[in-house]
Amino acid sequence: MVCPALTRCFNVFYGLPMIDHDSPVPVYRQLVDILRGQIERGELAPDRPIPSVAQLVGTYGIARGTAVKAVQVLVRDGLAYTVTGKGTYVRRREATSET
Amino acid sequence: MVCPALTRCFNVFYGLPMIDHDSPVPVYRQLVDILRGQIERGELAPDRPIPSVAQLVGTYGIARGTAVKAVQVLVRDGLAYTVTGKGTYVRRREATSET
Amino acid sequence: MVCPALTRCFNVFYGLPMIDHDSPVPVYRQLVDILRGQIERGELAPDRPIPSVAQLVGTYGIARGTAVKAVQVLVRDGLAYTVTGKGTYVRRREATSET
Amino acid sequence: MVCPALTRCFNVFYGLPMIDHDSPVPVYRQLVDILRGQIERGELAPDRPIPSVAQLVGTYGIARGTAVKAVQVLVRDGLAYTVTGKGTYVRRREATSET
DNA sequence: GTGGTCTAGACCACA
DNA sequence: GTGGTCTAGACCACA
Repeated sequence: MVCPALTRCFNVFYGLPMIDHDSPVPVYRQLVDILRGQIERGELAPDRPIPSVAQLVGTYGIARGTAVKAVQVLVRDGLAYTVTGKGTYVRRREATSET
Repeated sequence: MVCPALTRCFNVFYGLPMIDHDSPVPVYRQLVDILRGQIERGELAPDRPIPSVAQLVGTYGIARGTAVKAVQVLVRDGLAYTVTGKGTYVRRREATSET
Repeated sequence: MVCPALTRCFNVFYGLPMIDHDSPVPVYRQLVDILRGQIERGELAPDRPIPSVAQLVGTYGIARGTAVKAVQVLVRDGLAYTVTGKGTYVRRREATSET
Repeated sequence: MVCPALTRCFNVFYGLPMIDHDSPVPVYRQLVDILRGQIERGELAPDRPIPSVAQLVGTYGIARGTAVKAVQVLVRDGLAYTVTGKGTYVRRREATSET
């Protein structure tokens, strides 16, 4: 692959992860949904880092606090875990779903 | 051209605004020059927001202090102004340039 | 006097800085006068923070816009300055007053 | 009782609810603990409003966002509920504790 | 580098 | 009036 920025751009272009500032859905909620989708589809794999707060800010053009809030929701919902000073990672799904 | 995001991406891809960490020119200086260029070419239009410090950190992969320094230089040089709670904006050029 | 909080409370109790909603003087003007008085008497010292807008709202039971207006007047009049991410502070008096 | 402000001041004076900005415990956490204590001791009664965000800001001298965060934690923990445009109230304790 | 908390203030819907 | 979200940036501990 030639260029990660280009790749990301195509993703943007094809409309997958975009923030709509005019939506009634809060921005941090939209970001939670985007990340949750990437985790569920396996684009963000278990025990691999999710984008850092700084990257989310750069990618989606949002305020830092908003990105932090979204990540905290993921952690609170058990989809990710934070390692102090290192980053936030995708939580391994429990094999114990009540299916 | 269909998509501004794509356009911007190609710019990135073709190397226009990139930081060279091996250059003797300090990184914050390089960033100032990039932003000043975007302002002068009108890519960042008067009274429109410039990227936030956090966004610059994510976009260019630089340290926070470096981005802060660059933005401070822009404000000091009268190229941008900050509105608390809103953002940092490109200053309208005075029509009184000594042309 | 043992406790600054107690002291301040007595001031409040004894009616020094109070807003009179029935006065013909606009509320924001009254607030400006209160704050200006506190600054001039040194109760709010140079380079020390003044109460935030939200705090003034809670303390005086006034509308947000009213508190904002009062603070803006103080800043415009050169009695205070705002540092983003830190607070709004009392401006040091120039030693050059036309005494 | 003569004066609510005085009353509150005595509370402050006798050290019950104070915020320690130098504590390693985050300010919003300290505020959660203060309010939780007042609820558990019945000082804030079921279906009665807790102090508004503006009041908390004025009383404790903290930023608005910090007060909002504390209140949201109370709501998330099931100790309070919010009525849009009205305020936040103490939740009636379930009689169904698993004691 | 990382996330977390804090400061300020602006804008919003709802009542 | 109420709480909620958003903007900005500052400072911190940890690695």
